[in-house]
Amino acid sequence: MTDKKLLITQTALRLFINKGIHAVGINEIIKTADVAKKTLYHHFATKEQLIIATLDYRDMLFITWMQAHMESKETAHQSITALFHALDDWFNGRAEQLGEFHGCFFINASAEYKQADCPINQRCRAHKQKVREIVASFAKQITADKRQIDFIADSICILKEGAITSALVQHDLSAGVKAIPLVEMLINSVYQNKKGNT
Amino acid sequence: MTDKKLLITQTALRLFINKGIHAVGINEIIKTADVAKKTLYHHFATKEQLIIATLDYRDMLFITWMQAHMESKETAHQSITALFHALDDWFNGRAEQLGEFHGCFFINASAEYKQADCPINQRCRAHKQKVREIVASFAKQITADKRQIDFIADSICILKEGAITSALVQHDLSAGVKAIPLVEMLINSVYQNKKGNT
DNA sequence: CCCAAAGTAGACAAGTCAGTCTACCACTAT
DNA sequence: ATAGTGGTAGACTGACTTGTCTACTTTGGG
Repeated sequence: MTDKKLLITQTALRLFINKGIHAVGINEIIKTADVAKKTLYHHFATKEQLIIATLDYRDMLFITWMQAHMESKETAHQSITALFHALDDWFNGRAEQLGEFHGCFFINASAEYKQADCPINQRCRAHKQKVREIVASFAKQITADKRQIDFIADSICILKEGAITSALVQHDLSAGVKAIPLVEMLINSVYQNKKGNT
Repeated sequence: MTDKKLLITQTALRLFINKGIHAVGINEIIKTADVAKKTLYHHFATKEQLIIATLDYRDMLFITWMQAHMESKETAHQSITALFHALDDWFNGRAEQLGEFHGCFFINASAEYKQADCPINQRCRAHKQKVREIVASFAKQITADKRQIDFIADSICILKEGAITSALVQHDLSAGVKAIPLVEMLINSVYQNKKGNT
């Protein structure tokens, strides 16, 4: 990745996040990044290819950020709770790596590109699958029951998407911490279930 | 509302839902609705006014649908659970009034129009506020504690948005029913809290 | 009956869109 | 030294964007 290619990707990502994808044109991107149009088209064949590059870049940023906040906790329970404290940081502008909060880039991209066979939509789906797998890896430390692991992963993903969406649409910046009591109930219920089965 | 005005609103709404707002032009709308361009601009001064009309129309449809599925249940608990069964119907194409599922129109519109002072964004926020108030009206039948009412309303909204978003992005059409165990835990915890306080 | 409102088709203006291309410059590795 | 790569500015194409306008027809209520 050349300096210019990275600069274009980062600039496009920031503009897409701030204004939406359709709302940002190639001319605005090159003007903001202060590069020639030929340079952009030297690195990216089409606008769609650039969008995909921004999705891949954001995926890398987000997954790194998420793992950094969940790892090295004493228990898996704490790791999962930490995710929602991290969301709270993000919503309230305390997540430097992710920048200002304008909703989840992948949810927003899915809203603009809905066709299931569209590569943009597929990247969004793949990102959410990655997130789910990280949550599931912590769930495995809580229970060995596969159905319970799926239950935790699905539930946490629903709570995470719900908090992000509420923060975006309702402008409820405390949605991250509001989800935590539900997370606690969920994890406790899985522990209760283990006790009942032994 | 004239026949033509309604026809244009319904056609625009369907196209916006299927393809996204920015992705649909005026020319496509008038061609699909089979009306003259002058007719559209006779009823709507700008595209933005038309978008707002589709948001208002969808708000009316959704709130009516939601209330129809929640009312006339034996308990408020059942009404709230019924909301998530209704979501399951919607995701899986069994909600005629709402049409094919392409995510929540208000979430998607917020993703495309993020400026807080933009009238489109404000309508989306107002719609979610309406939904929250309906949930809160049922929560009031469960507890008199205002903090618990807020807790139920906020939690149910997070679960609802999370289920809708998971269904859209991850293509998880069972997200509605997956949220139900969390709903049950939530309501039960409020009942437990009442017992403890009496 | 008659007038105003609502409708028709479609040309048109002014701007923006993605993407191509020319002509030129700077650097670097063989 | 020279070929290849990556860079510059910006003109240009052709299609599409919202919105206006002319000229005409239909329709329904006082």
